[in-house]
Amino acid sequence: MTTGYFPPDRPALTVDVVIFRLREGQLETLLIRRAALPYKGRWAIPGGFVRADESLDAAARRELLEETGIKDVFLEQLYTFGDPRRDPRGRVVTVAYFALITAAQPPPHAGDDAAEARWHTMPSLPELAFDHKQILAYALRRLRYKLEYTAVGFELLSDEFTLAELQAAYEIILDEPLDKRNFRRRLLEANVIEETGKYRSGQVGPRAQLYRYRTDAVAEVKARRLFP
Amino acid sequence: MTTGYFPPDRPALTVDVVIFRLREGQLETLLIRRAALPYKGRWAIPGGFVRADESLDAAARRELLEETGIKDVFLEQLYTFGDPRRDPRGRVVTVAYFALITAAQPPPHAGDDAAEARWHTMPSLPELAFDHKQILAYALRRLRYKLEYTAVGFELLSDEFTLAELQAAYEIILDEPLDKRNFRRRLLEANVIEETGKYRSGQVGPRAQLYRYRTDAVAEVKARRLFP
DNA sequence: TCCTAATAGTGTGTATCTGACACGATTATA
DNA sequence: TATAATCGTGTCAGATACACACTATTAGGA
Repeated sequence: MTTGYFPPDRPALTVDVVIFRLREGQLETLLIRRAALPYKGRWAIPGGFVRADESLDAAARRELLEETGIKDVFLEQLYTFGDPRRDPRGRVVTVAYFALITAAQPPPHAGDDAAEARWHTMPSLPELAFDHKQILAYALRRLRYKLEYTAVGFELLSDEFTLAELQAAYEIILDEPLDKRNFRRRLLEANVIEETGKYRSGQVGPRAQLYRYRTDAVAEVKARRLFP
Repeated sequence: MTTGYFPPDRPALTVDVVIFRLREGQLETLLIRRAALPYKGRWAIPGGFVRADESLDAAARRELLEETGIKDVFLEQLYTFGDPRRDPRGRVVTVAYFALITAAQPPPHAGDDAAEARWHTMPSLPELAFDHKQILAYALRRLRYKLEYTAVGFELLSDEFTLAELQAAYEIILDEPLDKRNFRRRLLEANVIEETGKYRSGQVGPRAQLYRYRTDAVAEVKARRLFP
């Protein structure tokens, strides 16, 4: 384990950040179109090299900021992909992250290395560069998994939301209908949300109560399965 | 996302493999005593540099083989640790793995870079080098977690085992007593083990039926929580 | 050979949790 | 003012989880 010897030929190290959001009833992910070879013109997950003095988390957060202009969002390490042939230019190991953001965020702006940045609707995506198809599939699996066991769904909604909005989010991601009464019961019993006292009106029908996520309840929820 | 520019100063990349086994009613992990600076004389998780042409999994498997002489065991990527100051020599990013092996394996032999290799009983461990305490804590958490949700417990036992042995393994790792009748019922209902028709005798008392893990049932189990 | 002590194996009843299911009240809009 | 959408609410039946104790078997020692 890390002897006195230090290897001269080291792999390059990147972070790639799969960014998800929910918009108009669809799950979307941000992709950039590559401006340079290899895979020039292909869509890819945003990412970039880890700098010498920054942690992996910091690198991921920086990439996210550069690509979308946003910060302070849910960001979690996903998996590290290191197949020796995953990049035709040479050895590049990438630490994949995934981020969840709300739809009410500024539009993405393409960075130097991207010809274009655009939101794509899951799961129908264009061909991706490198092994990014695999990385995205892994991220989606993890998102679904986390949604069932933790309260991560809130990260995709704005601070205040109605139970109908939350249920819709779960249904979109899990891709199955949920019973309204059971959904409400479970979520309220899980004690992770609280009423704000405010209402959302504007749509046809009665006003909907707005809820917010109880930040002090995070740890508690992670322990129990939310939707068995 | 990996532009045409390739950074000159790259972090070194290692894999560290947390190895667990169960022996005499205790959970043990293999540590090596460092022969070189930094942290010379301190205990550390076995690991080493990733070679230019090998995948991360291959590197982890190689390290495991070098340290313990064994192969074909459960091995899974854990997390990648990349704090810029985790190694005093410079930037070293490590991809941590964890492995589960059976107690009936050849003894470890110290590699070039290790003065000594020894099994240590969890959770009382000596001071560790680098951020290895954190890595080990993470590995233990993951082991417990996986045990509750998947059938990974078998990886720590020999091919054929009694239900009492299996229950003991679960109790050691989860660090709580389990009800014998409920344990047996759940495990049999989960359909992940099958009788071998053979018996283990020798101890005082009736002979115990030997079971084996049904490899064709892996996927199925992973889906449902084993011990809710 | 017999006695003792350890271990294997087995079932039930109760409490809790899960899942299916329908309707009246409210409000924006036409 | 009529219409259509949406909010919010409770019960019951079936499934699941948990607590719990005894008999039969065998090794080993008296």
